[in-house]
Amino acid sequence: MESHLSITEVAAHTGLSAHTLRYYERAGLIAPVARAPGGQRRYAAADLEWIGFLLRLRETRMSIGQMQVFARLRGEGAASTAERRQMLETHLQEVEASIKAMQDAARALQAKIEHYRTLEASLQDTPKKTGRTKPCP
Amino acid sequence: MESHLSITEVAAHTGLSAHTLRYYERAGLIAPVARAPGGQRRYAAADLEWIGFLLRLRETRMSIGQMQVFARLRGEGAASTAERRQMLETHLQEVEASIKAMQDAARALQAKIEHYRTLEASLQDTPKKTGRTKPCP
DNA sequence: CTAAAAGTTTGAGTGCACTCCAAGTCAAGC
DNA sequence: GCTTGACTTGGAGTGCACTCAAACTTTTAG
Repeated sequence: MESHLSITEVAAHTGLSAHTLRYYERAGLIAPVARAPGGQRRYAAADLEWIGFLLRLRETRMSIGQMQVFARLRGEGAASTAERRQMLETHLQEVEASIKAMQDAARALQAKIEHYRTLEASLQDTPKKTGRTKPCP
Repeated sequence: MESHLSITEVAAHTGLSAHTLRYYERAGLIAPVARAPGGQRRYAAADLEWIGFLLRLRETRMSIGQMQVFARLRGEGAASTAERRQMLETHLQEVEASIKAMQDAARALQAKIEHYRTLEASLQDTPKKTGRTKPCP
């Protein structure tokens, strides 16, 4: 069930641009992809799986530099399992802290929105208390 | 209870660098700050509050460009309340989507970590099932 | 067979969010 | 008064993560 997808197909499938796929390969995030006789890239299922994982790392804001380290470790095979696990554990802790920070901030934004809502209500619905819309004499 | 903090004090208090505080002011994120007779910045409590809010926006990855728009609206006063609320609502939706995406990704990372753990256990503790550590004849 | 579309490479360019530099001014301690 | 450190400005520089350009080759449709 080998996929043999072209770069545009993989781009469409992953949401990355063909440019970015080549860039990732050049940067060592993706190991050299198999080629068709004419030299064009043919992505296998395993490549797609790995790219999917890279996207998880990217979604959680891992830097390209860190991903390069991780990809290199992966290339070293089973011997680097512990190191890779440690990297992920460290990263995951940062991610969880970051999620908490975003949640806190989101709550603050929500509060601000509520504040604006009550403000709008008192300005538009019933300009009585703060009646500063100059409808007087 | 006016604060009158120097730029270094505000930097220490907010975690932003003095460079960044000036940059934010130049960019229009922060309205021109009051000055001491000699020309040095003196931040008031209201400035700190606003900077705190900017940090919430930054934590939730609002771009500087968007913050500039928001800050400009704020400068227009109460008339822009509805527009500001709409901006925040739109932003908050994106933030919540982004949080969900990060949570999903974090779960995937957690699964990967577990996978590595079982892998390590079967490689180190009991090389029986997959005994590929060449201890044979 | 030909034309258009899609692929290849290296290297350069872009946009963002800072971050620093140089040259000068101001404030505080001795 | 003098030195040291904090502050000022405009503009230049940095690092990141792409993104594109140019020149070329290969594949595909008619």
